[in-house]
Amino acid sequence: MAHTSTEHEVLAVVFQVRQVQQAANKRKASLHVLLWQRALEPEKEKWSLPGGRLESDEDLTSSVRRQLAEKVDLRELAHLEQLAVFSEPARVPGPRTIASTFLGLVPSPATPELPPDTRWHPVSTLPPMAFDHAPMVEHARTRLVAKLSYTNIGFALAPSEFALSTLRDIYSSALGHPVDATNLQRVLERRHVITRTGTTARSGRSGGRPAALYRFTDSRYRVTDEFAALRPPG
Amino acid sequence: MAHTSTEHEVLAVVFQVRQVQQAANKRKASLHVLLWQRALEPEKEKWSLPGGRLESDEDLTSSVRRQLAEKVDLRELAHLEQLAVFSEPARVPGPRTIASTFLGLVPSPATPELPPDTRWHPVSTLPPMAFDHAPMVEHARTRLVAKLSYTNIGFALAPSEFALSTLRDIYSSALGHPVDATNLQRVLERRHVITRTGTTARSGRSGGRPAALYRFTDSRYRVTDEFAALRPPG
DNA sequence: GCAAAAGTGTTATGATTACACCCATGA
DNA sequence: TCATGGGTGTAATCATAACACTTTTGC
Repeated sequence: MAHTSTEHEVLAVVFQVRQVQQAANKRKASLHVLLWQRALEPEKEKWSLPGGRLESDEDLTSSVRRQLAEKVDLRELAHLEQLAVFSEPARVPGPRTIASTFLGLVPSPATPELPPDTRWHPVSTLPPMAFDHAPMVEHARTRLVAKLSYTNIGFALAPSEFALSTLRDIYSSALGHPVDATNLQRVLERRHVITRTGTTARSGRSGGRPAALYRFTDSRYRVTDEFAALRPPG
Repeated sequence: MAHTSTEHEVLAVVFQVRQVQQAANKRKASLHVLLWQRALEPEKEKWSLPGGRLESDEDLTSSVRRQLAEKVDLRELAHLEQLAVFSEPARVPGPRTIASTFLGLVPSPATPELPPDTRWHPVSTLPPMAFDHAPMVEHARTRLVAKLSYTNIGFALAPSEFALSTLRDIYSSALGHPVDATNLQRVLERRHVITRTGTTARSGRSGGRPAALYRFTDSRYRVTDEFAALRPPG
């Protein structure tokens, strides 16, 4: 029987909604993924998901946490969840390696320090990706979009306190379509996903009514409404 | 570094909706899962999911198919899909073993021949289960329920042609709550998930209008409505 | 006062559940 | 003709999207 060694690796798709300088004084939020650029063959110069080999005394989740902590400062990781397994025998050169992918989320204002080979990339314009890492990002994004509808997973992308317009930008970037702040508020309040703090933000340089601040009621992953759906407009 | 060998196994949660003799002449459909009883330690006498060790030249899906074919005659498997990975280091005794679980579905009328140690069990009353196999069944059931709402996955549980009342029984058993045949028809027809064959069944011994026959439009897994939901009554 | 941003109220839409009523068949 | 199961039509419910309008601030 052909039972030679099989390696097992974990790979994390870590997302964050980040502000991007558009024009002179226009900033726009968009969903980014954390990638590092390979310095060596194989797939030199291409971009990879963070992760690495699973050790024998750790489960998958511990392994991802360890590897993310090694490569990047990701103590700010607010959510980590197992996704699919990629098991095609020839998916990477060398010994046969099975990959378990994870979805990781970093809250919006956090700016963890990154090693020089590591960078945030907008998911809408991915650089050349190593191996089968591109479909992994795609898959993770699909799961994130689905879960934003029926869970409180937004807590892991948002600041601890936020105005509704901020939350709208986060949801809209992650979902990939415009979101109405008004309706978002009512949907999330009805489900007790967000709560008013009672305080308000100060209004910006150009005036405007000060925004009420909210926080997520739970900062632990929870299914809030099994059948909910945030639909795109139109 | 503690990189001793790590085994990898695949385990399949195979479901089928089966008729069960209730009272004298009452039959009731309910969701069953395929299990085999362990003859040896560890966990002797307890019931296990079918599966086994992953070989180095196969991907996970091929491995499940092979192992199911070895243990039980499951050429009738209409759907097979990867679920979660269970990776706790001590989840089974002996060498560290990671388990990838699969969801398998067998259409309703099929009655594949089973080895003597293997049997269908109602998911509502599981026997004593080996290792961590009970939560695996639970997880698979949750996924099945979710997917019945927004995909055409019912095709893998239903006969090739069926009356709507039959389909209602299948959905209702799998979902775990009553389903209205009338509404099921309209929901699935609107999405073009099922199609009328044009033929009708003969009415039963106690009369009744002959039922129109339907079939699933596609017999390949497909997401039919991203945002759909079959809700329980009440 | 005016522009800008936030928040409220209300309506429209669409999918799904609920249910009363009509239809076709066998004994 | 009656019981039995099948099918149609229609109303009720509910969640969400859409949008006009009011409120509060800075300049």
